Amino acid sequence: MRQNIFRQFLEERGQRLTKERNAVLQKAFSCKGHFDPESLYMEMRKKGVKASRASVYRTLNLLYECGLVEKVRQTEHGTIYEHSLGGQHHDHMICLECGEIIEFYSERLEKLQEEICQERNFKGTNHTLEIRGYCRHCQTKITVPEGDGSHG
Amino acid sequence: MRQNIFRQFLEERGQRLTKERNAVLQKAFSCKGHFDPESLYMEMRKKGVKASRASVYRTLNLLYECGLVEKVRQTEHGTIYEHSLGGQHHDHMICLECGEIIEFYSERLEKLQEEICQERNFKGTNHTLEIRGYCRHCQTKITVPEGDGSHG
DNA sequence: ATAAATGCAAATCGTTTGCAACGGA
DNA sequence: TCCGTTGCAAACGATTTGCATTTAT
Repeated sequence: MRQNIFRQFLEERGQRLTKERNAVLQKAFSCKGHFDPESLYMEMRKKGVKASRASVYRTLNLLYECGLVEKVRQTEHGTIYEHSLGGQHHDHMICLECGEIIEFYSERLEKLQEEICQERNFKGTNHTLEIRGYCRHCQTKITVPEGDGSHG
Repeated sequence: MRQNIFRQFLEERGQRLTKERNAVLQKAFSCKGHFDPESLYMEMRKKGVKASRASVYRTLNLLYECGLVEKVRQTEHGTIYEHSLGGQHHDHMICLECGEIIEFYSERLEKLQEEICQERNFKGTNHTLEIRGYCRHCQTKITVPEGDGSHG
């Protein structure tokens, strides 16, 4: 269970699993998909869970260090996280029109990346793939700027 | 030539290719690999090229908008760019030990991504793949810290 | 002449940090 | 009790922006 993972991680470093840290942990794992520190903090406030913004940031860093959360991507407006337990590794498609983030997973893709790493003598531990473009809904909405029909 | 691309882009928007903008353009393209706004600015200063930090940022944004530079990745310490002309599209491997960034390109990978997009009805326009791990040099150096069995 | 661009410094904004008060082992 | 932790607010650092001045066209 993640609490134990976190607790053990902290103990190894002589740190404690406080209620604030636990609250952040729970909240982070309650998120279905992605989240950012600020909304996490705000939601905690809304629900009356006491933890300062500073503690949220501090705890998120700890969770990141022990691998319980991942940084999905860093935008100009901050870091987006997601928790990394139970959920299979996956990559993302991001719609440039509506901002939707679509998660996907491809075994072939994973395999291919391993091959590529081997070929280059690189020991890959993890990766992030972000495909930008237009989701099925927005493709139709778009008034294609320049003629299409066939694309390379 | 990139100057013309930039000039035309600007003209279409009723903007001008000033010497400051041109200086940033030249400097950006003089960079072999990646660069960040601050170092670009500092190097320009060092060489006596007059352009304020603000102009560097403003111009970089313009260059980004017209596709002459790409954002390679956003770190906690800022945005890393690279110019995108002449150079084929490529992805990156990042060594967690020494920080080296290795560029690579795989036709198979590109193809596979297209397939994945088609399968999901997503119209991909571009992507970023970042494989993190250890480069050939650092693999050997690593004294596996507390390497215990499980890793994600 | 006119509209755009510049430089500067102040403003933003996400995130971190110093410090005094606090609290669990 | 002893440290680690918290919350606050100030500090930070990258980037943006308001504005008066400068500069192309």
